[in-house]
Amino acid sequence: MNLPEGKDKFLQSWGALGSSWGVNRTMAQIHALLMIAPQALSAEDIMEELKISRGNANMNLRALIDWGLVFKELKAGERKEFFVAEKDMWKVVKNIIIQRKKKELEPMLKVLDELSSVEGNDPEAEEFVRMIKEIKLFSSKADSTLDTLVKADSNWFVGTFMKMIK
Amino acid sequence: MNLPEGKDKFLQSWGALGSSWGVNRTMAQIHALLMIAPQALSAEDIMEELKISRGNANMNLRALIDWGLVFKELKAGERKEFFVAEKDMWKVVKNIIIQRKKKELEPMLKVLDELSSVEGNDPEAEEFVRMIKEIKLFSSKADSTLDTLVKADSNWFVGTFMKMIK
DNA sequence: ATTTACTTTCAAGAAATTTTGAAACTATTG
DNA sequence: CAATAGTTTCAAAATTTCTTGAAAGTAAAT
Repeated sequence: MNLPEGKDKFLQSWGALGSSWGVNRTMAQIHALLMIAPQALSAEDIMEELKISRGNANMNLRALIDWGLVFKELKAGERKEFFVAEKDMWKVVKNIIIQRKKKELEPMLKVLDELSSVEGNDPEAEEFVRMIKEIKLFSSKADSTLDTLVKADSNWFVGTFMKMIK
Repeated sequence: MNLPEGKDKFLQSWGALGSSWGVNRTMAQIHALLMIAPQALSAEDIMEELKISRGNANMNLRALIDWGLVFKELKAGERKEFFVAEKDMWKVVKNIIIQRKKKELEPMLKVLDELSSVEGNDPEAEEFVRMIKEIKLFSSKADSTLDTLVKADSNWFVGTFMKMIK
C-alpha cells in the first residue's frame, strides 16, 4: 500500500472510531492527521488535507488542546500557529481517561449519591435504592481503579499489566 | 428525595451518559428503566414511562437484547412479551466490552495491520509507519488485557483488582 | 378462517449535531 | 496608524441521527 492511500484509510478509520465513542469525526481526524505528521502542521495544512473549513478546524483544534491531545507550537519567524499531537499512546489514553472521568464519571457518582437517599418502602422504591447502591459501588471501584491507572507511569500499561493480571 | 423524582433524575442522567458514549439516549434510558424495575416490564410500560413511540421502544429493545443487556421474558398465560435487564453491573460492563471490542477494536487492529505495510522512504512515510506500529502495539496490548478481563469472573473486578494493582 | 392481541418495519418528519463562511477580532509589520 | 496576516466567533445551512406512526406481519384464541 502506498502512503496517500494508507493515510486516507487511517484518517477514515480513526474518524469512524471517534464517532462511535462520542467524539466528532472531524476532531478524531485532525488528531489522526497530527499523530502521523512528521512535523507540526498549520491550520491551513489541516484544512487542506481534511477539506474542512477554517471555522471547523479552529473549533476542533481548540477542543483537542483542551483535552491535552494537541499542542500549539510557535515557529521562530513565523506568524502563524502550528500544531503537534501528543504521540505517546499511553499519554493519549491517559488524558482521555482523565477528562472523561472528570466530565462523566464524577458527576454521575454525585448523582448516585443523591439518589441513594430516595425514601419509600414499597418494592419499587426498595429495588430502586438497591440498584442505585449497586451501581454506585461499582462506579466507585471503577473510579479508584482509574485513579490508580492514571497515576501509574507511561510504561506501566504496556510493560507490566499483563504479568500482574495473569 | 421521593421515588418519582429520583427515578426521573436517574433516567435523565443515564440517558445523558449514554449519549456521550455513542449510545443513543433512548436506549440508555430503557436500560436504566429496566435496571431499576422490580419486575419485568412490557413494551407498553416502557412506552408510557419514557413517553416514546412503539417503534422506538421496539428498535431499542432489540438492540439492547443484541448487546446482552436485556432479556425477553414470557409470562405464563400472558400473550405479550416482558423485558428484564441484566442487573449484575460487572456483567453489564463485560457485555459492553465484548461487543465494542468486537465491533471496534478488532476491525481497527485489522486496518492497522494493513497500514503497517505502507511503502516509502521519505520522512512522511517513515513517521506514518512508525506511528501506526506504535498504535498497533498499544491496541494489541489493550486487546489482550480486555480478553483477560472478560474471562475473569464476576467478582474479580470488585474484589481483587485494587489489591493487585497496588 | 376470522378476529383479536401484539410485534416489527420503515419511509417520512423531527431533532440534534456538525459544518460553513463571512464578519469581527487581534496582533504584527512597515 | 494603516495594512497585512492570522485567529476566533457564531448564526445559518447542511448533514446525520433519532423518532414517529401507520401499515404490514405474526400468531394465539375463538
